Amino acid sequence: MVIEVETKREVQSSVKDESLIAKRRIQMIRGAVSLFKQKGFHRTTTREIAKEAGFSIGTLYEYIRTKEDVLYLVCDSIYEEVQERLSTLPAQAGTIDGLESAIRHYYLLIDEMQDEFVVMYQESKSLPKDALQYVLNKELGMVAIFEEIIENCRLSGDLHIAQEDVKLAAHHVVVQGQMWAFRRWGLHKDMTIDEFISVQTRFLLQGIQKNGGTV
Amino acid sequence: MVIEVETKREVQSSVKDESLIAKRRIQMIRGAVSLFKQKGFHRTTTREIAKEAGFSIGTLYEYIRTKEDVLYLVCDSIYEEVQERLSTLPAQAGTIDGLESAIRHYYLLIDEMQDEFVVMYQESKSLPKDALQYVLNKELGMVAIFEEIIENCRLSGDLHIAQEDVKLAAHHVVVQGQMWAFRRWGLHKDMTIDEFISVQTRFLLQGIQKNGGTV
Amino acid sequence: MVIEVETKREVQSSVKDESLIAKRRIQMIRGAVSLFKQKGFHRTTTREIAKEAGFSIGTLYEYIRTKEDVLYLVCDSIYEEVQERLSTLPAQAGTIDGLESAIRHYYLLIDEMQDEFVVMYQESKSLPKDALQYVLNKELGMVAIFEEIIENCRLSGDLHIAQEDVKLAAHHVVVQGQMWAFRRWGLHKDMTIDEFISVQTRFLLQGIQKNGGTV
Amino acid sequence: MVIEVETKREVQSSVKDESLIAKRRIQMIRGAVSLFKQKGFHRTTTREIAKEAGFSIGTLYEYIRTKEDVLYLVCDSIYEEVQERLSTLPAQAGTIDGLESAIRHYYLLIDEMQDEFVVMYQESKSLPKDALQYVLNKELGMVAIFEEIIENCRLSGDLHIAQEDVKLAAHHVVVQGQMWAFRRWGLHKDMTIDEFISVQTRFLLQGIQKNGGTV
DNA sequence: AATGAATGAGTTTTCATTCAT
DNA sequence: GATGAATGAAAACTCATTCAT
Repeated sequence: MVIEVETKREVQSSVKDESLIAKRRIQMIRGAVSLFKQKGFHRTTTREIAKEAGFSIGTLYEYIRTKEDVLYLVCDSIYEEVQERLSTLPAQAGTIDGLESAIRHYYLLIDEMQDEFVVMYQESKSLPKDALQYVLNKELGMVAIFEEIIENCRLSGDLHIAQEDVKLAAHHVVVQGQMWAFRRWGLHKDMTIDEFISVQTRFLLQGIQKNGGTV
Repeated sequence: MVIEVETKREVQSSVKDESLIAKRRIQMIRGAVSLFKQKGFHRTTTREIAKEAGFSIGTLYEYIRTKEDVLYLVCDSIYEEVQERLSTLPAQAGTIDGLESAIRHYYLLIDEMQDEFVVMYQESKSLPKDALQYVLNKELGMVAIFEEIIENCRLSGDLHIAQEDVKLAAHHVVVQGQMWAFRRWGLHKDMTIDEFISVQTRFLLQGIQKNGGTV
Repeated sequence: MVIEVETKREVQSSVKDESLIAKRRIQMIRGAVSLFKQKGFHRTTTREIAKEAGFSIGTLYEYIRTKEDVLYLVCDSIYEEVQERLSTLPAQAGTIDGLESAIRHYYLLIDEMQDEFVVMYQESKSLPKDALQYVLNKELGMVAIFEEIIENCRLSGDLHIAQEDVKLAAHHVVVQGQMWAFRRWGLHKDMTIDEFISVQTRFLLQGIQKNGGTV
Repeated sequence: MVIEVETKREVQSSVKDESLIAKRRIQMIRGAVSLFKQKGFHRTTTREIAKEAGFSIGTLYEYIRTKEDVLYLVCDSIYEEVQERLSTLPAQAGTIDGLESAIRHYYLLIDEMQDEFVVMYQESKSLPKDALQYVLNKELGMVAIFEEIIENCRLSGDLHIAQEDVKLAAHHVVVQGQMWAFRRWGLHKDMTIDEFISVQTRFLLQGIQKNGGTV
């Protein structure tokens, strides 16, 4: 299954040197995430972003065109990193072990990038229409990854699940991951990420199983 | 189990007549929800809120002190309504049927109040510290309701679940409900609220069951 | 002949009291003309306009929406005044005396409102498309006034002029008037407005006469 | 009559090679005229000028010191060209034919260089004091050319005109020329440049004639 | 109680100019 | 001589909040 993603939105820059653009944008994104985390997108000023990134306001605007571009770059870079890191998964296609491993990797990733995830989910609504669409597509891409893995388990017979429940199960996995990022205030005092992973996996695998036997 | 809620924040008003305050605030909240839904808290101006509510900007400020007060009133009124409506549940304490009924009621409620829920979750981060705390406590109150129901099922023996998993299960219920409000773009085209309720309930009850037997 | 002018462009104001709008706009226009005169439209800031008008920047923007609105109001008010003052002319239709009187009034008016005229002609190019169109139409309206007067003289037989030259003659009158405003640096040291009027009138009346006799 | 022109303003350049300076400035002026024509001086950025000229912003500033220098160079080059082209006129001094020929040449020139003329008249007000003075002097130089021609006709007896009207007549010629450039929107649909020249000449020669007889 | 005009701090964005390479 | 990245002062415009009526 090929995960097709909308054509990438280009953020215009008046600087030509591509490697410089990449470097400056990394600075910019790092600074922006840190600020958005603290105060949210709207309460953060472009001047603050520039300062945090280590250059002047004028320079900031050499690399973007609007403040919303910064938000887009932040969201995009997060998905980029997530997808890159998930793509290295050993694709033990069609086995429960493979599914468990994917979930584990995904949740560990979220745990590491909690701030980024929270920022992205909280603020992406402020993106302009087209950018928002692009980001939602990336999100669907995430769901699709798990959809595929689960579907393979179903086909291989490792997992007893109705075909029509596969999509929901995939959403389930993704949303539970978000829950870990979003509900730290409610969850982290009661369990570690490892406990969370193990309980979630158990929940999922049991919950998922099609009611076939004696249960 | 006692659900302890932070002392309610009072929103100051320079008007004395309490029933007038109540009336104006209802107008205000209705208008604000509708606007926040469309444009978010930050993109909505106080002038717009006043207009939508049907009075002047001057009058608006007779009933609140800051724009954030409006957001607080919105969030508070949503929880108020949710709790009021959940409190009417027949408390078939300790039975699976009671749990299922509670979940059903909760999810139907969310389906009805989708916009309000989304607004609240998206914007509550913009509340000032103390108001945010109050709202988070309300949220914990929601979780506690389900925690209590599940715990009762556990105690009655209707549900095989480890005690340490009860809290997570309660979070689970609440978060899955939010998922329905938040992920319309990904879910509603694939299922109805009734299907969602039934699948979620099955997932939950199976997932929850302590691994005891043959499964 | 009816001089039809494009529908007036409305400048939006968030203030409701019409008489207050009128009053504030007069202050604003007065201040703006004085500043545009000194530094031109682009070099004048909105803050300066507000200050010169005697109120704050915020108040300025209660009465306009963009800086260009100020320029439009300036241009519009000038034409308004010119047309009002020209409309009081005794309409000695069809006589040379009537034409001379009209020219005299027009040129005296320009002499009085030199600054306004210069501002208008120098800056109107900065108006947005539709506003520019409206102003150009007003200008054509000015030309049309003289076109009508001259045509009447032609019809009455008081003036020997080819029909096809009437329009040019009218432009001529108007442009010569502008010349007085624009070329002060070249003209005012050499003649008074009265001398200018008398010479221009003579020029025009002689130049205009259809080549009929011995000249 | 000697036409005295203010000392030419030097525009500083950090480049030494004079022929290179000349070449770059031609590129620059060509680009700038084209841009000023479309958007005016203030709405044109130095970056755009550099780009249109075919080199980088850094290079632009090797050949000028401020943006206003560009405007000055533009205005100066226009007058330079006009004067050069008028200087080739056969100086049939003192004859009506010579005057007519000069007018014809001048108006044809304006017709050809309409854009340049409009730019110059619209934007020269943005020049710094001293540069503006220099340009106004150039303009007076233009007037002086016609003043001299007319005066010669007067002296030769070919033209009956009061001495004190000579200067105004010269302004007249120049201003009518500007009218052709400025009022295209009002004039060009009604006549060709040839018709314009012929009517203007007739107007002028008749209007100019001193009131000697019965007329 | 209700109104809405007034305020000005604060925000995004632009752009002439410089200077290290 | 040429380049273009960096700078930051300055500009237009917004909007929460106040207060006289």
